[in-house]
Amino acid sequence: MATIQEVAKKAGVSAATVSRVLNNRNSVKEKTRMRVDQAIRELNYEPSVLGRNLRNSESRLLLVLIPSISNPFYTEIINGIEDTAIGKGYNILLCETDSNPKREAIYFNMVRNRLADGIILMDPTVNRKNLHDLACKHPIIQCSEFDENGTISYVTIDNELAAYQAVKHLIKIGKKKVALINSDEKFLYARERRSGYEKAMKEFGLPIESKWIRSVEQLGFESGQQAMRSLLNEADMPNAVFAVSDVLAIGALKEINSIGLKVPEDIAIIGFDKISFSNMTHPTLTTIAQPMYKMGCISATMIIDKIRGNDVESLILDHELIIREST
Amino acid sequence: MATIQEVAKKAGVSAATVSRVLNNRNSVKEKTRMRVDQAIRELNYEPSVLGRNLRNSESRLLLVLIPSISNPFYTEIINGIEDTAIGKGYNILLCETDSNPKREAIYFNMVRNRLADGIILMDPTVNRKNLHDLACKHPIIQCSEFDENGTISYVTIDNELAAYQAVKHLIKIGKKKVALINSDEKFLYARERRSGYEKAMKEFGLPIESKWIRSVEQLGFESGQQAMRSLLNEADMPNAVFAVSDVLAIGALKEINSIGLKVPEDIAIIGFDKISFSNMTHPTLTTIAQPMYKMGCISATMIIDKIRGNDVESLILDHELIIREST
DNA sequence: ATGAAAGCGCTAACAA
DNA sequence: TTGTTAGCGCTTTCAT
Repeated sequence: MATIQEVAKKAGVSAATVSRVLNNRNSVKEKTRMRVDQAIRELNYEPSVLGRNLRNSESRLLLVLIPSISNPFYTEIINGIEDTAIGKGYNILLCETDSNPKREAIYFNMVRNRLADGIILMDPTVNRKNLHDLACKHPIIQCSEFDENGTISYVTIDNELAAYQAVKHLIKIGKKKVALINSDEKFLYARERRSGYEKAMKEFGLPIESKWIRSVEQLGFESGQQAMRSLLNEADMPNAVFAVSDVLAIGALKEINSIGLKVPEDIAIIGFDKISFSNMTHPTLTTIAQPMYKMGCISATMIIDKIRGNDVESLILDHELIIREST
Repeated sequence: MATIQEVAKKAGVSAATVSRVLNNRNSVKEKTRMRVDQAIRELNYEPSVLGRNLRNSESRLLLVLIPSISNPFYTEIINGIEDTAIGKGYNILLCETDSNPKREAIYFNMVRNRLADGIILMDPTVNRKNLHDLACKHPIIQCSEFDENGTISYVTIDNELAAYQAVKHLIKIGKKKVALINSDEKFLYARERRSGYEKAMKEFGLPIESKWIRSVEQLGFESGQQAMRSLLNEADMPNAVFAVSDVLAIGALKEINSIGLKVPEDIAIIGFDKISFSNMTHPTLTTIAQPMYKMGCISATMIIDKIRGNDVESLILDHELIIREST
């Protein structure tokens, strides 16, 4: 790569003038500008982000931290983020953290080092102190997950209400023995959705039985299958399942199908997220739709606003119950 | 963030000595090292990647370019890349390009600017010149896709052979009317798999009928459904389908199920990739397994080798036919 | 309108 | 063993 010096030399001006041309300062004579532009083209010059950042502290790069890329839930959000960010002149770097504080720290430091201008965080809060230390000095917003007691702006949905409505729907179609397949409760959404589940059960005078509640560590189909297998082994089997993620619900569905029970007649099932695969199963899956693309767009808008020094308000978006064949 | 100067001041040494401590140079007295470490901790100091890169031209960051994160095919590869790279002290930045040359160019420039040390490219070759210009001066390797006429090292599988075996398997179970649901032929793998399909058909004296060949633009379930719907509308319907991706095969399967035909009795179907979903469908999907995790590990090893200045050889890995219920 | 010079944070060469 | 100095590529005063 050519440097600004070489361009300057070729154009017969100083580096300062080249810099002015690059940054569209208007104090450059048209003729000089032309010569510089010419030299830039001839040398195929690209300004070094490194040198520029070191001076300016701006990279126009955004970090998006997700626990795992294999969860289809994140893909739509990321599409929203990308479309919006690119439209505003920012680029996206996706960072998979595995919810590992060490890996998270590395990416946090990229912002401290001005390698990136801000972070959209979708991880659960693993290290509050580290997170808030960063948030004090650098732009960060949370998407989907957030820290209940913190001051960091976020965009999310009302998980408790959504879960409540899901379970209520199962009860309304006549199912009284509703099981819950939950995620790891390190996730706020998992705690909130359990709470919604309990609220609905209580409201209809149904008992909250720990024998009908499972918590999984991994968010894969296999986890859903395993959880369901274990539920089916209970002497007193549930006749409905609320799974906090479509992926889990699909695994559960597979397990129910494979032992010959009918969905929804024997066991009804409802998922969460409305991932595209949820419409490919047999029967198709009832689920809660989150406005994922919109969440992504809003996250991007929020973080860029914050980078520009504006205040941003947290937002809670609407969800929707999508009734399909599995209930 | 504290700077190296502040640490030096606090420890009562020069910046150079701090730098030596940071980089584990052994020419530092134990006592001095302790004082410096102490100061680093007290100030919560983190070295600036920016300053370091500018000096060293090393970032220990790897760029992974993929067309789309929503394709589960890439997730296992990325897991392999991450595990290997992190083990060797490198971090990963995921870049979604949409196969858009402009977005690709932005990420290419990050390497030119030394913001990242190298690129693992999974995109199809959209701009050969740009790609080879970059490859001349910077470490890059290709994974899965590669440029047939280029000099860039790659790791992939024998797509033509795999497709040939898939189609042969369909023919062997008595299906003579084999349809092909292919991807956009801008992808090399799509061209190779079509070629394998044709080879198998020819070998068994079967006609290659364009009415049984579909090409989709998007790699979603819906594309598979649409392609299948269109195939089912043919007066002379196929009795087997080879889809070049599990995602497409799953969409096709859904479509066949939904009009009441039986798989595999009426129509057999085989996919490609062995994504985790492919085992959740009803019936489960016969598919070709690629060693995706291994491909990721090898890609990472190759690019790091290349960064270190070593020569690396291209590699073609083995695949495997996984026979399940859909055939 | 333009150039010279300083400095962002860091490391390597050289000196002591 | 440690410090001094120069310089990576860029932008921004301050002069001219």
